[in-house]
Amino acid sequence: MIITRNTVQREIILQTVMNMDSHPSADEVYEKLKYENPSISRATVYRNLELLAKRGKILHIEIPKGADCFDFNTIEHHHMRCDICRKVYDINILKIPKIKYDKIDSSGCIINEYTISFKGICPNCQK
Amino acid sequence: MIITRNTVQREIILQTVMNMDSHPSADEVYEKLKYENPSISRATVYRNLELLAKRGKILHIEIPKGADCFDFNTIEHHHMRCDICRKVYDINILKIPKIKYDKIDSSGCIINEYTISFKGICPNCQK
DNA sequence: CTTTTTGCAAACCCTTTGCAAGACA
DNA sequence: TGTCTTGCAAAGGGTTTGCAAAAAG
Repeated sequence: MIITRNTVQREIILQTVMNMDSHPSADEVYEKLKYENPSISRATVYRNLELLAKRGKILHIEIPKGADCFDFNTIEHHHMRCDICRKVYDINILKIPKIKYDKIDSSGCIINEYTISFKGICPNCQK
Repeated sequence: MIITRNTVQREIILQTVMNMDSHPSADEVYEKLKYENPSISRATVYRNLELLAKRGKILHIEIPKGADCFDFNTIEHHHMRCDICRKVYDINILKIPKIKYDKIDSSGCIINEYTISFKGICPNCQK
């Protein structure tokens, strides 16, 4: 069990994510909060987003070849990255069946998890 | 239709991938061929691997938060990245059902493709 | 002779790190 | 007080880019 302290910065970072519409990257969170809180450093933002995600307060979304982003909506859902503007969007594909696999693959690998990433074109960039 | 020329470098890069066991990253391909071909530059390797993948000669495997890698085996199969040594392994999970989705999601996004990435621990690192 | 490709080095993006100073419990 | 956490700046990994020179067709 890891003991963590409550810091002002941590709370501000969480609140900032909660108040951002979509799927901000760590840098976007930093850019947003630094106006009100110019003394918070980028490293602190990265560290705390990671920690908040580990605690389940927010979702950490891995973006292939792009900046990872974070989501206050922790209900499992899927994301698409626009190939043009590179932004991340929620998509509404429903009930993707869980992939079934043996925990130990016949290659000898232990498989712990998987992620699915969609790519496409967002409504804006279709115009 | 893109017109491409045949270059010595391109052929050497392809042959190098063909002769490497597993799933070399661009850098690993570069490191390997530079002994025999010290004049080929890293940028040329990156550019050509990309191009060869676009042409379907090799597979480009996207690795979340790691160096992408390439595979001479162009038959569709799945990969796992070891959380410890970070190497990429083929896994033998069979027949993952294709995810069904509408080309146009109800969010308005056009969905073009998706990738699935597995994570776990490789046989070596289990010891 | 035109256009693609190369090699080089620098730039780039995103993220992590070491460390001393500061804050929390 | 002990140890977590911060801010800073620098380093890191992987990849792309601009450009002039070289090669392909």
